Amino acid sequence: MLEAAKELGYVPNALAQRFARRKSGNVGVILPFVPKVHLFSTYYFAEILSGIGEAAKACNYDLLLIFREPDSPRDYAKLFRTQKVDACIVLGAQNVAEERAALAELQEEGYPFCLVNQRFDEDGYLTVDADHESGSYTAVQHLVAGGFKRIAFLNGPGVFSSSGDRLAGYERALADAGIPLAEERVFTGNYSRKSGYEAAVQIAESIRNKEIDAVFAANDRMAIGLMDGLREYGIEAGKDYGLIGYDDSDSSRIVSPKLSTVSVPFYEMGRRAAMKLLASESEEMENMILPVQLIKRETT
Amino acid sequence: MLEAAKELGYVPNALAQRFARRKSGNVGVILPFVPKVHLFSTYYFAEILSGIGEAAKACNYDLLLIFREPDSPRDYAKLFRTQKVDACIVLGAQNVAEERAALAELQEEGYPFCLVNQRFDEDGYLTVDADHESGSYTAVQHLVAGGFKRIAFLNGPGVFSSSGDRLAGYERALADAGIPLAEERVFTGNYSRKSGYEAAVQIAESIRNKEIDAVFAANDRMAIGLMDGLREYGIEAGKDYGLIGYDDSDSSRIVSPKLSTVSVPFYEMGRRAAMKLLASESEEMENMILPVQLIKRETT
DNA sequence: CTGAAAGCGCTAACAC
DNA sequence: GTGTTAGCGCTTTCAG
Repeated sequence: MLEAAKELGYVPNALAQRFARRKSGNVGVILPFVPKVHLFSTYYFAEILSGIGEAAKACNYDLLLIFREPDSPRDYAKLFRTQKVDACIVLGAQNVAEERAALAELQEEGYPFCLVNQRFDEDGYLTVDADHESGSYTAVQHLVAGGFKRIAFLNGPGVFSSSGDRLAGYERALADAGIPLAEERVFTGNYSRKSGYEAAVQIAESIRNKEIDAVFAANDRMAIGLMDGLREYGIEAGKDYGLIGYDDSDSSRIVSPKLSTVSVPFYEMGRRAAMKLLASESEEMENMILPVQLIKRETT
Repeated sequence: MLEAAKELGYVPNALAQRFARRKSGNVGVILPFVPKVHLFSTYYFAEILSGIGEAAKACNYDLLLIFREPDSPRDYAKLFRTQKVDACIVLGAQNVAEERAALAELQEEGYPFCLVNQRFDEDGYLTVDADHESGSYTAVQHLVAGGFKRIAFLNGPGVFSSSGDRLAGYERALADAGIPLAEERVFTGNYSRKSGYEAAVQIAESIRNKEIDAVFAANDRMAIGLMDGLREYGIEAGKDYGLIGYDDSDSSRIVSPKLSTVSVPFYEMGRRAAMKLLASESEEMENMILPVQLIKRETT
């Protein structure tokens, strides 16, 4: 009889099933609001999400996308209370009070969640990060090895742990090379192409004055924006100054001259984060920091 | 009392609510399987999905991502039978028997769905498409206006309606310019950078022989692959031959020389598709074909 | 208009 | 094992 019903095209109602089991069968992915940017069109999010998708599929979970809105509060716990998700992955989390409070609430109530590419060291949240300190160290070391001595750093906002990590790597590399740290050589953008482009006006001047001979940018988008901006002053990457980006995005390969960069396993980071939450034979629940890799191309 | 409960932090259980209402509250987005490609990292999908996300949010729906698997059958109707979704958007649908059958089933059973950037003209499915015939016509016309006379066409696979549309536009533009159609100038790639790169070996020869003086590529990725491939033969876009791509992706702006291309409102297409399905004051349920726009840059 | 009760389609516990 | 039944937390209907 059951057999017959099934052969007649019966499929169980997942909604009823999930209700009875009190499991939504969904992993939520919380996406930050980034003004005026189509989020998926950034290499960073696109890759992480692809990795999460792969893992969710493998674990028979559905993937629910949660778009944060600019004004609305970060009530992540509500996702669990309403049973919309069984677990969630927070992308683009920032080290600001409201975010910390929202995550602390999840932790207190015992809801499973994982952060990707962002650490909150004091609180022991489940995290999958990449080793940006060492990636930055290697990048700067590579510039030093190329004979550059006045190396500027175009960093991202401090609310991301990766910015702190990169600054640490930059400083350590300079120290190891015996190059004094010069405050006027560190700039802060917001990871957009535009912010790189805009940094060009100051950096162009410094390159002309020989106060800067190379730049380490915290992501490829800013590096490319900077490259374009400096080109308008007749200053060429790989010729007039060394330049290294970060992320090994598709753009870094397409741009000319080809951008040296640091490859980050974003896809794998997303996959691992989801696996930690969903896999039954849960891989060790310890936090992990994946290695990154220097990619030498034409700008250094 | 109800008031009190709510102020005490009560939130209704969405799972129970949806079960009782027999509405999942989800829009499904069906993503094609593209081997070895991290799907979101393609401008095309990334933009469409961002648009869908925007609309879903506005209509208070959750967005469920459905990753097709390479081998598994396209049982789209099952998504509705199991109540996982209330409506769905099919991306990257192909004109092959299995796809047509799966869509026909949805139609027969009256499940709401919408196609984006793909038409099945014979069946009257709800569709949001762009005017690729006219986009291609304009692109080729622009090459003609630039003095090019032996214009090759690197098209995508025939399973996509856009490929047929583009071929029609290419042919009409040549006809209007009084240029005879030459079969040996039309090539077929698969929209990947690699397939553009590989086409370079044949096209390089034809450019040397003066049998081809310009190329219209059906997307930017192939155009850029071709550009890189031809460069290895010492043949430069914008100098030794005209080149125009399609999509106006970020890459087209970053590459040098900057790629002329055709801008397609993918984000808007995604948004409209979702709106048609979800909006209560449903905009006219007619199919729509959005306009595209020629973008002149350095390669033409 | 307020309040009680049936029922959504399953799962899980329990009895046979 | 197989069969029965209560119950998941809401919505909706129907009675008061």
